[in-house]
Amino acid sequence: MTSSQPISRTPGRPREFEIDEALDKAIVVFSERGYHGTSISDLKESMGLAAGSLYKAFKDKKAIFLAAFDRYKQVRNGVLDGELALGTDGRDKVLRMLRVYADASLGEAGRRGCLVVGTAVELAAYDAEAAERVHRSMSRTEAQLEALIREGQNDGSIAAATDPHAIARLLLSLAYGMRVLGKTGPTREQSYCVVDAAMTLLDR
Amino acid sequence: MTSSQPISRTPGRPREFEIDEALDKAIVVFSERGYHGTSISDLKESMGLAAGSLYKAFKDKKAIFLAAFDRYKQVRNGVLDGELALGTDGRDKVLRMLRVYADASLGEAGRRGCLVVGTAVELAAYDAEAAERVHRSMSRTEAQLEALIREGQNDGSIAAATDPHAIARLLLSLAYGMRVLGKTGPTREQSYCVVDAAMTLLDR
DNA sequence: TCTATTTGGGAACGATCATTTCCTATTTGT
DNA sequence: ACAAATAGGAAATGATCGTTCCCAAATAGA
Repeated sequence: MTSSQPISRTPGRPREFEIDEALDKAIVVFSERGYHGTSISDLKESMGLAAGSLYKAFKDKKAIFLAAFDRYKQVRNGVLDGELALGTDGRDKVLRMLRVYADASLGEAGRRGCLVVGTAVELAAYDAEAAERVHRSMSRTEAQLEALIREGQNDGSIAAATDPHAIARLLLSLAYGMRVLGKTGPTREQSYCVVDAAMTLLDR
Repeated sequence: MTSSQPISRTPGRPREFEIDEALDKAIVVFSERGYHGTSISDLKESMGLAAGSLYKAFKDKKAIFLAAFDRYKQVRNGVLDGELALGTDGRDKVLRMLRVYADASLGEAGRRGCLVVGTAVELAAYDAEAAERVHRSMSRTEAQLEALIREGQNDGSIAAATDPHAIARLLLSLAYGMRVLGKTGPTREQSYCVVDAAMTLLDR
């Protein structure tokens, strides 16, 4: 049974699909075909909706894309936070974070690609709205990495000589680079050895 | 004066533009707008050609794109080889190679982006021809990095303990990651500190 | 000079694009 | 029960897409 809270509904016929479920399907198509490579027909098919329904739920194609981007970030941040919560110290959290990116670069998900990287590459150069979201997302991830490095230095798991700013930036590049290489279908060993080698940067 | 060799010409009206010059202009548009984001109208305008001329020189839009990709690789390989020729030892050559990627990630060229990365992200997932070129290009660059690391180990400029395979793969990820970050307009300091930090991986 | 061949350039083509319109169905509030 | 409001869905819309066609211009060979 669904929630039986007698919440006062808005008038009119209720929507028959879940926005987030529809966006999850849009994410798949946008990720593997890009913004311009995805037509409204593609979205209708993958989201299982007619054009009318799409345009009642979203202003236009770009609004669908931006909503999918936001949903993607929400889902990925959830995965990342869940993994970080398992970390024992700063170093272990950095390792777990890199592994999240390495794992996302493998197999079908790897070939599908990262929506942040895809948006940066395809749209950021001339679409201000897309560029702002990309920049926000990347800055946040960079700051998160830097904070984890400082945490590791405080708990002794990461060498004090490590430059948190420079290494965070390096690991950020590495993460997006892995997502690019993921498009060509790397093996698990190829992705993981990169992570292991990068971790030696925290030793001293 | 141009070459005055009395080479026997092919019959018919001679082409009035240089293919490579036209492709150099196509590279700019394809790099910053992507394949699907670039229309034939965009190409006509940027290349200064009419539709008829375009379709006499190239089979279709995809052929223009692939020719631009090949031309891009040729030009970038030229830049890279020129820089590597100045290197004093293996370590210096690795540094110069990373700097080529770091420099390409800055300013206007950085925002424009890398055609290899762009093709990987936008097309590789569902276009076999594009995927093959991307894979070829990336494998070549990875092998080049690995060879330079081995060269450095032989001449003593890179620690013997370094794993050439793993570090080459890491530096490859880093290079493409820098090209992604270049889309958001990093400062020179941001790009260079990543390169400097990565070079410490070769110390031991 | 004539023929064959190729290019330049613009008009024209059908296909597909994103979007809107219109009608029916389903809900809320009175 | 009825009006107002919103969603579902198919058909229609105008714009733009990639591509072809056509004709004048320019070359090589005979």
